[in-house]
Amino acid sequence: MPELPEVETVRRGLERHVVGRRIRRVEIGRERTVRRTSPEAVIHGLTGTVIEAANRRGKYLLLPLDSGDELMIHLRMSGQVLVAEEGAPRPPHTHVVAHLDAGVDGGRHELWFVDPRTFGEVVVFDPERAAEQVPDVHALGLDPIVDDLSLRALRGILRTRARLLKPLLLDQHVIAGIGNIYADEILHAARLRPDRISNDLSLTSERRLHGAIHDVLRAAIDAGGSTLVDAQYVDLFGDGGSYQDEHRVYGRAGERCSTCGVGWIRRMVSAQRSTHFCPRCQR
DNA sequence: AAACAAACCTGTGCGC
DNA sequence: TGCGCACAGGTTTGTT
Repeated sequence: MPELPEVETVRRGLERHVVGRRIRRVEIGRERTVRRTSPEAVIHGLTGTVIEAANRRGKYLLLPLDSGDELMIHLRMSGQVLVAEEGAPRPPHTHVVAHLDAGVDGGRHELWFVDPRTFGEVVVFDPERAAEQVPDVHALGLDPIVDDLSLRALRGILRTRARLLKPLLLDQHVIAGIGNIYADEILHAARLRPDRISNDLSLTSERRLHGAIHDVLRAAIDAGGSTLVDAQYVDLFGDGGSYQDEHRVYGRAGERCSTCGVGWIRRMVSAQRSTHFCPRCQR
């Protein structure tokens, strides 16, 4: 569910409300959430530490601790990170609870990791051994926002091999953070079909794709991300984003294209994912 | 090397 | 109303 703009929104909330706080106590309600290590490793790794920063790389949240370790959180399909008052009733599927010390306002809070589908993960790792302990994080490609993906870098990526654009945009080893919604929205904004071949684009098309990646992700971050009807994605305080109102193709199969006003949005399957595009705008 | 297929889970919406 | 199926924002692993 959450892609770069949603994870970035959560990151900003953590930066503002959680960084600088000490974790007093940790509860693990479901072992699967901490399966990469163990409940003991996460409890021991977090208890008594201060969260020093809130970083993001692709869809991964990375929170350095004053112990020298780092907390990694991945939301996968249905994970949520929420801040609540101490003792507040917990929603179903609350798998990890971190009790924080009092903030500047003296309020006591809990940090919750909630995740119905249990694909999400919470890990404490040693950043010096990231390659072994979190190989997926270590293998991440360029983050369009954090690394300020340049046109030159993107052209290198596109021309190195012949790849379908949709699977290429979804490949976290190449570009980190774009998921199914934003891949479709980016390709529509770039006026390129999802099944175009990456090393067969004109310079004009490459420029459009570069511009679209930045424009769509920036606008989505500014809107606080996309919250679909099931409201699975919400920010730290349970509020949804509004970028779903700006979607031009995602989830709009059968509707007339709002950009050209002529084409009809089609749905196909690419990279085993539901893929939406306007056959008239996108070529 | 890249694309495909299946797997990991739970919840929801739809057709019958 | 109830049942069964399809489908969902992600990533990994194994197979073509």
